[in-house]
Amino acid sequence: MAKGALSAKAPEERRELILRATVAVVRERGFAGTRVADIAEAAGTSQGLVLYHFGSLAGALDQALTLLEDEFYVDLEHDLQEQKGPIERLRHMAELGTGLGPAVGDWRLWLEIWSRALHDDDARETRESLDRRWRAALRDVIAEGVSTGDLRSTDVDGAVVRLASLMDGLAIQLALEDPVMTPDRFTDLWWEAARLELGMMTTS
Amino acid sequence: MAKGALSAKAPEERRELILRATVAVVRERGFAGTRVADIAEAAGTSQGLVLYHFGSLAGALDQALTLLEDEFYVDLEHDLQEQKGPIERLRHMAELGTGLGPAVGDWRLWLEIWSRALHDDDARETRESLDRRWRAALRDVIAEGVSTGDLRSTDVDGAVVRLASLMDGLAIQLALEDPVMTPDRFTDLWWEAARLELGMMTTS
DNA sequence: GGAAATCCTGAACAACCGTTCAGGATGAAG
DNA sequence: CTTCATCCTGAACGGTTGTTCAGGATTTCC
Repeated sequence: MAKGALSAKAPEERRELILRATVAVVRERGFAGTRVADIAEAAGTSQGLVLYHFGSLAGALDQALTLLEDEFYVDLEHDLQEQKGPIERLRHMAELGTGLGPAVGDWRLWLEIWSRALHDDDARETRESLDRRWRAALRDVIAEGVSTGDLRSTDVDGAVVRLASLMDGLAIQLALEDPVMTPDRFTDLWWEAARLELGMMTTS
Repeated sequence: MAKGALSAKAPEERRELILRATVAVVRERGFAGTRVADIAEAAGTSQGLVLYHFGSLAGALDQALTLLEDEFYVDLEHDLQEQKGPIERLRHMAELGTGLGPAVGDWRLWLEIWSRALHDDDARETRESLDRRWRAALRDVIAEGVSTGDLRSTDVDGAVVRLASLMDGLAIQLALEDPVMTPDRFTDLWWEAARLELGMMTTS
């Protein structure tokens, strides 16, 4: 009972365990600073196993990114569908900065993904599709609000891109802990921008 | 006439040459992908000289970042002071995305700086002070516009942070070449947001 | 013009890291 | 129980990279 320290009873679980460990390491050290040894240690396995399952370090990072993408979107969809009307959903989006969503609000990871996307085509496409889905969700909420008369907009496309981009920009200050930004201020600033864009009445 | 291939006649110029080469390499490969050998090759010198002047690779990167910070700000100030009134200056800011400013509009470098700031305290402070100056310039323009009556705002502080953050967010799409973004659209989107925030009349 | 400080090079060193590999352990199939 | 494919490990290999260093070239200072 010496070798094969951790039984091979559930290779599928083992794969996911390694991917989650990879995400944890990336969160801490960044994509560029993540080593195979770090992943193995965080997952409690050997370096060899990481390479056995994913072929290379780049493979492990790519798979981890894919896992992240799925979870980001699942989290967002799930959270949004809990809200009743368009105003409530919009408000919920404004509160993403407060760390409610388990994965969506992990802004440091977003910065990592952006910089990786600069030099890795796979990461670029992953980010792009993720942003497309995020903007589509925002567009749906706004379109619904316009149709119910709760919101007003003469340029829905423009409003969507502006509000989505504003959230990214605010997220940078939050991730880098700029003194001008706090989670509450993040929410307030974005909510005020949404009011300006979408003709909402005074704060409820 | 064999050794000392490049004469030591101007060590100060040589330092700057190396720093500019460093910036060029970072622009292409990113902070994490920049090697001492790359810098030496780009500068046309030896690896040893890079280390001689800056002590370490990290030292060279830090100094290059400082050089960038200075140039960013000098460029911005210079460009802005060429404009007559607050509206013109604001418009000029909106056009930063079109690549007019020689260094300011280099959005890929911004993404690099942000991700480096996540894991390097020096880079974090450099970015923070740079952002502070950039927001101060924006605030001055808005304050001037409000005082002359060209602009209206009930919340100058909020408008400044929102418009500065929006520019960062739009810059991300531009740097990553997202299909929804072009330099012209960047300008249009930010300009429209400024109009919404600052109560400007119809497009001139 | 000579000595000392500075500038610069190319090679060598040492550490790090991704990947490979031979083989042991485990679970499934027959 | 035997056999075979799969899962897993730990050590070793090879390439890359930051840094050091001895010494040559150049400039500065007297």
